[in-house]
Amino acid sequence: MSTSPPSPRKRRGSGRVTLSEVARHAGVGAITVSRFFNQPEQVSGELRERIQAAVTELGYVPNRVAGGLASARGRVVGMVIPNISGPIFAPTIQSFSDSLARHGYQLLLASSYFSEEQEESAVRAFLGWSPAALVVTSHFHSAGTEKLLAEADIPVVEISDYRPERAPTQVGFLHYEVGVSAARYLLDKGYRSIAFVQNSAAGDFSALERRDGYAATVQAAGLEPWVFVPSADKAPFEAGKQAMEALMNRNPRPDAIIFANDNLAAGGLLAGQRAGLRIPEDCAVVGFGDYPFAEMLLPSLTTIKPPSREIGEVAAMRLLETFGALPVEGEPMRLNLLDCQVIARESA
Amino acid sequence: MSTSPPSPRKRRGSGRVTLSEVARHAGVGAITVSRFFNQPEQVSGELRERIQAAVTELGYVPNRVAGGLASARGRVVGMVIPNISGPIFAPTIQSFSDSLARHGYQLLLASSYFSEEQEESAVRAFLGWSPAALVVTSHFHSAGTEKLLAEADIPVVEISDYRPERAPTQVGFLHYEVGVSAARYLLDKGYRSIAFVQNSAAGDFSALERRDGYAATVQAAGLEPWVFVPSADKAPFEAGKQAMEALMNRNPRPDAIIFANDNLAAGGLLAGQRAGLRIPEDCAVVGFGDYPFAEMLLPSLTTIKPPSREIGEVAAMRLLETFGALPVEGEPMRLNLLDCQVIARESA
DNA sequence: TTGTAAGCGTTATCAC
DNA sequence: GTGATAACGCTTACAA
Repeated sequence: MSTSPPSPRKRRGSGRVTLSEVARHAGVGAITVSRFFNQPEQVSGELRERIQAAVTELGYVPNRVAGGLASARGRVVGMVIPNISGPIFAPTIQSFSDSLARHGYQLLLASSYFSEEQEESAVRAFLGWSPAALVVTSHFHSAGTEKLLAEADIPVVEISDYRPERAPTQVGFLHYEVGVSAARYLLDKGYRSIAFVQNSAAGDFSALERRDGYAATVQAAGLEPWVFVPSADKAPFEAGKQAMEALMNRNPRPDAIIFANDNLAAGGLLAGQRAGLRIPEDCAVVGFGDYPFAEMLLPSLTTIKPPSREIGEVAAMRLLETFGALPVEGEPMRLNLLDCQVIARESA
Repeated sequence: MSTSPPSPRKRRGSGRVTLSEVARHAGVGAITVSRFFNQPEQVSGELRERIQAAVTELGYVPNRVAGGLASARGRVVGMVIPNISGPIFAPTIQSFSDSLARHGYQLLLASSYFSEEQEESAVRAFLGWSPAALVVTSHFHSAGTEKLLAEADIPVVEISDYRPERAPTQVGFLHYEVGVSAARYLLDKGYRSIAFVQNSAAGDFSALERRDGYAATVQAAGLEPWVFVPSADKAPFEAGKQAMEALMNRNPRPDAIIFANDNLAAGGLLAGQRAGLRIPEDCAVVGFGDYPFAEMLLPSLTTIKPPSREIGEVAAMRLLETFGALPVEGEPMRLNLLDCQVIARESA
């Protein structure tokens, strides 16, 4: 009476309500409760009600870890992105996460800072969670990452870049076309002396493709490409200022400038303004990214808007299709080329 | 000879290399390989080498799902945040994720859009993954969420808000003090007629606390608080314009305006500029948030910078301490009050 | 320091 | 449509 019996539990245990407890409570087998969650249509109406009641009463939360172990595939998707807080990728993450969550999948997130090594380490860590799929950025990975991805035998999506010749599902746009669009927009407006300001940050290969698109378009119009390269050590905003100051002192000077991104363009805009330049009359300015501040500048910034949000949505959609959570119309779509949009404002 | 033996595997299997295979390869027991990863100091040097060789050769990736099930606690941390892509939270997520990753923990992320319902659903989903800890935003949760958190029996951190009276670990700052700082900054500069422009978005309770801090400070200086409330339907940028236009038509008009956030302030700045107002001579402007564009405006925007990045770092640090991954100096720290910083630029 | 045995909570398999 | 049973790959408990 006084001696409390030794705890019968031989080991640990999360202390949480389990599937079996729900089953006992509802007077059914454990597997039926499992089906109730995963293939409800295979459970009769009567049992469904009893199970639902037990679930609610006990406050049961399915253990995804156990489920993942048993089925060798969990309801998580890993995403490795260069950085989380940048204006380009943040909307992608947001929409991707939301789309997944709507269908019961969770997002595992890590950033690579454009380092192949960090990317590989993130991919390796994610694989330990038996993810249902993996999302990586761009097509440039270390050999180790490629090997891990190939051996993982799960759907892989590459976003924010577009290389039709590569095997994984692709969701993205063509940076080259961004350069083409920007140049064409200015040519159509009658500008004839169009310069391009490169990104000061090394390793931004996408920006180089935009430059190439610009150069080809200008050349096709019988004009000379004119590329300005800022000092490598400058922050984008400062680099933009430097570029604008330098270009305005040339003779002749350009009548329009395409900046590799909106940060550079903002610096250019400000430098021009401080120098008493009228924009766009004296010199038009076009950026890339449609960062949130683009409409807040004076003059507001004409820029090219990448389909950031759309990329996340489409990537999620393709994956959910392969999971069977979303119906597939016709053939599964491996290549998803999305459009960028010229946002015409005051600066050009 | 011609009949291939039936697959001996009775069931599925991820096909991946397992701990036991590594153990067999290294000629040790499985548990020793487990220790090699979790308490390497308990494994002799010789075995360590053999195990390391086997791990490398086989390309073993630990199965976190199995580990999580066995230990009832996984190396993931769930974070629920109002939105991923906003300028305030993005740096927090970034630094939190990075800090965790450095110690082998992964981030599960979901957004709530300020909806208690969505928050609860995210917390419930995360609990299914046996997270090592959970991070939620602010102190305002549904009863269901509170119950889930209480019963989960894992460390919980509330960020971006600071309510010393609440039980969970807190990491954040005081919005009230932001209002105080802004008002004091302007008072010190000699401004005497200081208005405050509220956020147009309903439900931004933090902004109201900033307003209260402003009001109390101005009042303590013997001046009259002056609060402008923009139309509720306007986007922040437009609401800022509206506020500036309205206030400049008053007689007398304010000589300084504190905006509830930088988006509003940017709108105000632009409206003032278009109206030919000299800023800060005719009217000073202060914002909140130090959004990336603040330094790109003309005049550049004086604002208060919240410790977004620091919040993520400190939250991660506190959790890693409780996990034992980080040494604790003295008492575990439950309350972490961080400072905001006045970023003095041209507009005030 | 190392190993053996058991079990974590779920789902795949197969039988009814 | 429903259930019994055996994995899934790892870690805790305990023993040597």
